[in-house]
Amino acid sequence: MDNQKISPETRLAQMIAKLKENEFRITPQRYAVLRILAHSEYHPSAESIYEQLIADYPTMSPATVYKTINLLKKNGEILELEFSEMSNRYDGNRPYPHPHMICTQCGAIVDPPMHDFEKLKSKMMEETGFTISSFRLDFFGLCPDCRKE
Amino acid sequence: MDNQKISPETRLAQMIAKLKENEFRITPQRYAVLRILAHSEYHPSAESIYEQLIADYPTMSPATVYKTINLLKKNGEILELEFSEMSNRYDGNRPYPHPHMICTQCGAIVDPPMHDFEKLKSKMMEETGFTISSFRLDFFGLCPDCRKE
DNA sequence: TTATTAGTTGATAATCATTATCTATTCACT
DNA sequence: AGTGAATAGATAATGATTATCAACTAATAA
Ligand SMILES: [Mn+2]
Ligand SMILES: [Mn+2]
Ligand SMILES: [Zn+2]
Ligand SMILES: [Zn+2]
Repeated sequence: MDNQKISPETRLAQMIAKLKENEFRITPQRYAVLRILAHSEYHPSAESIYEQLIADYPTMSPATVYKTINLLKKNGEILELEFSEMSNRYDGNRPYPHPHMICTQCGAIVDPPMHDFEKLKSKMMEETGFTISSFRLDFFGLCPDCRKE
Repeated sequence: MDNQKISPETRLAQMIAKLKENEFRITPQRYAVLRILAHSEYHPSAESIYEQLIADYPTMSPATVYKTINLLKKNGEILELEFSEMSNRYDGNRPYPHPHMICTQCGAIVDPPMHDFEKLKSKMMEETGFTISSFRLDFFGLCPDCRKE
């Protein structure tokens, strides 16, 4: 329903607007992290963001990347995919729960077309008595590239 | 389809049989961990298992609990629910992927009735080109108890 | 039975992603 | 320019899990 792709520039503007709205400063470091997130399709880790930035921002520290990610979390502008065996991954483009396809070989994470989970959620709520506020759905397997080998 | 509850005793016997089949020893420590897992409905953490055992087995160490869990993982007899913000949780009764309801207040994790995900999986495979071998589906919300407050 | 060998336990140290702490720097506003 | 709050970055701390290794146990052989 809301799964149409918006441009990285638009998304970047959205994130900046939200931070400004809540009176956070858009520092060069934050801007750089936000730009990476808005342009990423592959759900980067904090370390991956740091590595992309260290060339252009020699003083950038991992702590700042983590802090910016946490700021975006507090402002509802990023979706965190938690993992315990590997680093967490982030989606700055779709900061709401949605399914993911995760390649167990190369670690790629992509967004499949969003399907309707409302029916499933309602059924679960009825049958368990839970109030559902969020969900996490990951499919694990091999991406087309890794499949070839 | 295979979601009918079997007795803890039967489940315990199954796990023991699998380990013996693969020529692992059933030590008192392993037996104790398996028994807890077979009798648990609440998806315990490693620490929780350890705490339940330390009274009866004063020499039990957390390392042994972790080792037994990993042994069960290698033998396909336990499902690990990974978390990064809290300890991993384990289901020794249903060691195959299935959805979970997770209470964000008290940490309870329960198994809802299993629904058919084959259709959903097929659709995802067609549309993304992935080969899906596994999935993870968590619903987050408030359990009936926490809801009352 | 005793010896041999491999498997297992449990204490301890190591790992590693993430967070906390603290100081220097930058920014917003006077 | 001056003042106070926000931020950056270096560094230490955290905590669940894993690695290491010596002591113990069990299975088998001599
Ligand atoms: Mn995504
Ligand atoms: Mn379960
Ligand atoms: Zn792949
Ligand atoms: Zn609860």
